[in-house]
Amino acid sequence: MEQLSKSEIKRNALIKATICLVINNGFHAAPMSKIAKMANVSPGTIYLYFENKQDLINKVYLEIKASFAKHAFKNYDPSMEVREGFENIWKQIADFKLVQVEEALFLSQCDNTPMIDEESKKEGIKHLQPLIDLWKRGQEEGIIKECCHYVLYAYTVYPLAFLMNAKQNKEININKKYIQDAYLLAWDSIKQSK
Amino acid sequence: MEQLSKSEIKRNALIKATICLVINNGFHAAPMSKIAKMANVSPGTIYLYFENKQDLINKVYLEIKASFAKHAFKNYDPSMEVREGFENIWKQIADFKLVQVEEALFLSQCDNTPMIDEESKKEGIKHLQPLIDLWKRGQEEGIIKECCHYVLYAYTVYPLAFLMNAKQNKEININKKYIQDAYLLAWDSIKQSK
Amino acid sequence: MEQLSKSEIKRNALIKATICLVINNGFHAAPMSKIAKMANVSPGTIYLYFENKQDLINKVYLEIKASFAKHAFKNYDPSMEVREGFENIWKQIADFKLVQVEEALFLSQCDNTPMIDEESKKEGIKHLQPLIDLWKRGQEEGIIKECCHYVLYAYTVYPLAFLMNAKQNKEININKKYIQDAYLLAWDSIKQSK
Amino acid sequence: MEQLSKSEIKRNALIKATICLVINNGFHAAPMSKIAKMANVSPGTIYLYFENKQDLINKVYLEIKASFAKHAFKNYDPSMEVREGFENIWKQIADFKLVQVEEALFLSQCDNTPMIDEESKKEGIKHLQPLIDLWKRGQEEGIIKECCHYVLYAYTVYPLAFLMNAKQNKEININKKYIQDAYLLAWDSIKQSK
DNA sequence: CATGAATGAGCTTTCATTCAT
DNA sequence: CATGAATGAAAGCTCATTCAT
Repeated sequence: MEQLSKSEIKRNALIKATICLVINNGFHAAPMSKIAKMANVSPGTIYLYFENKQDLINKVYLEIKASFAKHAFKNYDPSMEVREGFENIWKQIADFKLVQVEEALFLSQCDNTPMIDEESKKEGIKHLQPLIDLWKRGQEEGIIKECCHYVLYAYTVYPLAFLMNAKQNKEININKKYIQDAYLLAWDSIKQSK
Repeated sequence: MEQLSKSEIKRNALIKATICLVINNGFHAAPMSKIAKMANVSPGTIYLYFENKQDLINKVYLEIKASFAKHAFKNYDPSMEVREGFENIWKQIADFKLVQVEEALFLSQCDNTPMIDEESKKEGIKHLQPLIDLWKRGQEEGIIKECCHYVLYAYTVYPLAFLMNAKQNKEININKKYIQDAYLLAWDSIKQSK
Repeated sequence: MEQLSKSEIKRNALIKATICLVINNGFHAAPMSKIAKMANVSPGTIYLYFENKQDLINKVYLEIKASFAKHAFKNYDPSMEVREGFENIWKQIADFKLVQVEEALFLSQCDNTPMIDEESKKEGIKHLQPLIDLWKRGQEEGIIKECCHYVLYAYTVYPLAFLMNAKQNKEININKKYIQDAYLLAWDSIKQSK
Repeated sequence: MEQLSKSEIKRNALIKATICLVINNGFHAAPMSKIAKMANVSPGTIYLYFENKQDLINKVYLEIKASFAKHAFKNYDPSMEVREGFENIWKQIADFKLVQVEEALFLSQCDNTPMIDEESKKEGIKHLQPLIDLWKRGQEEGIIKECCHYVLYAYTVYPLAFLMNAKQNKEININKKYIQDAYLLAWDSIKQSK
């Protein structure tokens, strides 16, 4: 297990606090002073780790995106068949959103809001390259519909954000079967019908 | 054409300004003073039409939702067949999101953010009842998958928000064929496979 | 009974509303808009009767002072003996403070606060001349202590404001005997002891 | 002499500024910005020491009340005889009102106005307990009239506020003899006549 | 590295006053 | 006379950021 320095502990606490406050109150009600307090740190200390509030938010976003991608492709191997690979990745993504709830909610807010720099958003998208490559392969093999990857993403990964929000609001309850059902919709939407 | 009173004109200008500033800068960077300026109105005047900032945001949200629903079901008739009815509604929704871009972006921000009161959100959801009824009918007829309507919504309507965001960022270009393709994914995802 | 014109009715309603709001909330929480609403009048209308808020407050003060003086000397006759005259005036003043509670509370606030123009305050004091004359006579006759009338006022009339405040706060209950007791303290304090 | 920390100096400056502005302009014309400026402090700084304007006013009131009581009973000893004790306390109170003019004027405004929380007012009254105890003793010994202590206060301490206001407005001039005369009125009013 | 008191620009909101009707 | 929508200056208060310690 990796040993965290005091600095890293503080930095992580700040990130955790930022996520927590933003998802519960929104960016506009997540002042630096509260973030500091929740992280058991002085307001001034934040500025030792981040340039300013915007930088803090951007960094949190990028680190979650990285962690998200890591999780998504943990079990994936480019040698897998397209359908198998897709299911593998999709279920890892679903798992991330169900386990790392707060992080996922944070991403959802960032992705539908102008709170993140355009540049950081672009940076964040890069992490998904393996999935895009997989889709390209699937299209070449005639297995996946000939749509741009924005459409493919919109109909497979993006819906999970909606379900996660609904779960958070106690409107639905998600179990294994639910996930499997949702997976089938995702696959049915993008697979090439004969 | 309906005649608008001076009051209505001002109120509409305020709503328009709110939408514009929120979608471009986010809630946290849409101060009342800017909203007033953009609506060519004094800051104090806002408070003749809305109780406070939260009330303003809630009201804007609810009015857009209502207008959204009106557009969605404009051509729909419950006597239509399920597939036809669904295509009809879905394409009207897509149309709304492409034509009323700002309104749609505003809704997207509201729905993924804690900036709207829980109560107002609940109120806003009611408008979709005809679509939910249609799905129920489709499920009874064995045409649509047996998923809860949250899933159906997540895979048919919600993806449009993602595409609309991408279009706004000039990442994709949406034309008639694009819409038709997207529609097919939506339908394929929820239709009962034989 | 005198017939009031519509104008006089409105003006009176405004004065009544001003008194009511100021004594309950204080000058700082008695906005013109509330005064107007309570008087069933438009905010703009206030400015037909009074120059501005300061003028309104000054006028209310002066009118209450005049009404106060009228009441105080209603039964007084300069031909009365000093002690009898004093008791007569003092009890009328006490009566005013107990019956015209709101007006009395308003005066108390004005007299201990810089909310009234210096000029209006001076104007208001003039009304008490008969009492001062009585005191002077009492001093010449050796019945009343040789103090300036500020002291005499401070120990006879001013204490009533304190008792009235206490009564208003339900800290004490004032009946006939209470008044008689208080009168005795007033008289004992200023009467020349042999 | 006690050493004040920087914080205490600032806090005191704020209290001093509040008193000064309120007694000269009234609560309604003592904005936080002016208070800050007069205390040589930034507006935001006030909120490091006080929750809000109401809290500031309440705290100022309570601290003056405490200082007032300390002064009033500085030389008093419960073993004193009733008359001696009363004179002692009364003269200390008079001294406070003549020396700590601003503080006394502030109290006078607070006590005749709804600008202080009911709770803080109650808190402030407690400080006078020794005087009330003294009166009770005096009544048991048949030296002081059998009135409730509100009446006793109204005729002994409360009149000083009136005289102090008059002095402030240059209407009277107060010297030692004046105080002695006033004291006699106070005592004559409450002492039991044989 | 870390603190946290202090800042002051800027926020939301109020309110005395005006003026077209 | 009377209205009340509209104003905009100014109120109370917040918060990202700095800097002496």
